[in-house]
Amino acid sequence: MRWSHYPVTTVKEVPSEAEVVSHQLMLRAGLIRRLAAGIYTWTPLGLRTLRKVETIVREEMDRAGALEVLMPAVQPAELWQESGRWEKYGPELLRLSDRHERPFVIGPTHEEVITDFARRELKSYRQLPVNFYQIQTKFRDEIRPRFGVMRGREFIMKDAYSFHADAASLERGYAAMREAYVRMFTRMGLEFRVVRADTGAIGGSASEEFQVLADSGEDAIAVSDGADQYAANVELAPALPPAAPRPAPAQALARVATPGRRTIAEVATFLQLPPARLVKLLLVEGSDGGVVAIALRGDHELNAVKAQKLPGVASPLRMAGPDSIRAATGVAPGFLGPVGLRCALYADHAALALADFACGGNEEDLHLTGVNWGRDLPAPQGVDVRNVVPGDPSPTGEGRLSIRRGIEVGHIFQLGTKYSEAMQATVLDESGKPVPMTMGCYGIGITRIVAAAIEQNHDAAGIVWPAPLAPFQVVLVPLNAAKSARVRDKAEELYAALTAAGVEVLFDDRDARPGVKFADAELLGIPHRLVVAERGLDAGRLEYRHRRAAANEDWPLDGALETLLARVRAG
RNA sequence: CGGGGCAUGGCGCAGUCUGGUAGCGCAUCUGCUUUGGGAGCAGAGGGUCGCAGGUUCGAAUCCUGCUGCCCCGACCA
Repeated sequence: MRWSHYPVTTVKEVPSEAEVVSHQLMLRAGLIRRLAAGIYTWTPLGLRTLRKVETIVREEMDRAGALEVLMPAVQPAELWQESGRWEKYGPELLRLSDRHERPFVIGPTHEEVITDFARRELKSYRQLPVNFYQIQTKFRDEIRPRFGVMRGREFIMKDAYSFHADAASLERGYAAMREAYVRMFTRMGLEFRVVRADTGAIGGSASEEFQVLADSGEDAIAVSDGADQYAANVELAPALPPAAPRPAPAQALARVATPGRRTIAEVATFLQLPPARLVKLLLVEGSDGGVVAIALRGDHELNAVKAQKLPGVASPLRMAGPDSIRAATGVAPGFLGPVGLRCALYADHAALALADFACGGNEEDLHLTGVNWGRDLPAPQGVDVRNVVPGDPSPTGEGRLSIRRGIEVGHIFQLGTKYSEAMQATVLDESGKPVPMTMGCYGIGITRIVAAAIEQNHDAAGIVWPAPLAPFQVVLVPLNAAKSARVRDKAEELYAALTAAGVEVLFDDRDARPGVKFADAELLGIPHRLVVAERGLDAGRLEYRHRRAAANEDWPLDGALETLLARVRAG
């Protein structure tokens, strides 16, 4: 491709709308252009990378035996009413009407359509298992689109759905998909982890996420250094109860005036105790309209996913407002404590393991010290409701956890019969009886992968593409070609030879100064750069540099083409 | 949806408080010079100042309403 006829417009200044580095670089390098909030056009350059991601995904899905289909983006509302999600999905589901006032949706996902397809196509257990997938545009009317294509409203997703005669077959199909996913992300050159995950709104039983590791990731994941490589989303990673039994009380209960000290940090400083010696009390809305109290160690955070699964707690989790807190305890947030509390109370295991702790006194400007469960108040039920923290033991018993940030690029679920039962997607089993098919579903955010790859692979100069995702493999940079026929001829010759060899070359034939060309080549992140200049030609040399390398290499003209081809093939 | 902010050539911004003929940098186009790390000089084009209404002799600027976008919190590939 000749740059002079390729519409790549790079930008020096960071667009003000872009917050994260991948979004900034995608705009600066001209990969995407915004049309509306969370809705983007992919430029010719950006589309090249997007297609590479798609191709790898498609190849690995095909290799795993999945069958590609293409389902409509616009779907009739009846299907969603049948599954019950017309009501449940909420405002994220974009609804519209056709000219006959018939309700439709723009598909945020395709469980309904695929299940409808499957129940029409599949009649016998003999046809199972089967796995259908598509690579297609979805629309989710996100409350807050963010970070460019990382969290767009319209995005491209690979979604796959497998149908099985029984749970054992589902397990095998799930394992095959897991393996295919590992191959895909490995091929893309991304550093990722497979983590256990909450099933969320999709439902079902087992579920794992594929997280690309990046410090800017929205998800926190707990990774064990144990031999079993346990990894889980912090949302669901279990925190084990402390192994040591609770110490015996050593202090007397005392009332301490703590005027104006509301936060854990303020109280800990005032009492000269570490936050881990404090118990904080959080009130959440109960499922019966009242409130439920949860006691946590001062240095721990409440885990919403765990909390909303507790009996009596409203799901989704909602924190109690100041009014209901006052109504339940008679005091404002900041001085709440478990002693003398009248509402339902849970305590996190770690809080329950404390002796002689400090907590709020349920009176304005009052805290208690030397508090002990069982002596000063009845010990409540111990539960796991906190986020794991670095240093916690792995739930498998092997090793310790550290916390890393990740970007969720894939998610696989064992759905079971949730949709097939709701929509009567049955096949006849060996005895001729209709049974609901057992399902799995497997998603990959194609557009998000592009952003995640940049988030993980960039430097001060711009994008540093992993070779399999780069829009071009080689950028060919003649310097001052306008003045030098030698440079021009040599560059043209190399361009023709590389193209003939099947290499994707971006030929920077613009009449621009060297600094501009170098800066643009680095911003675009093309792995291999070959410079043709008078200076080198005089010495019979070409200059090569890999995007990740710190310095140039000087190559003899003779054999330079072969050397470059070898480097390109090596990635 | 709640809270905060912004809206002025393609991009980044000043001008708004204190009303008086719309400006700067980058980008684009032309010419000359320059050519190993985002060049210099000279010139050119491009903006109903988000939309609608109002106040005023006069509105980018003041008032009212609307729309769009961005950022912070509960959701997800």
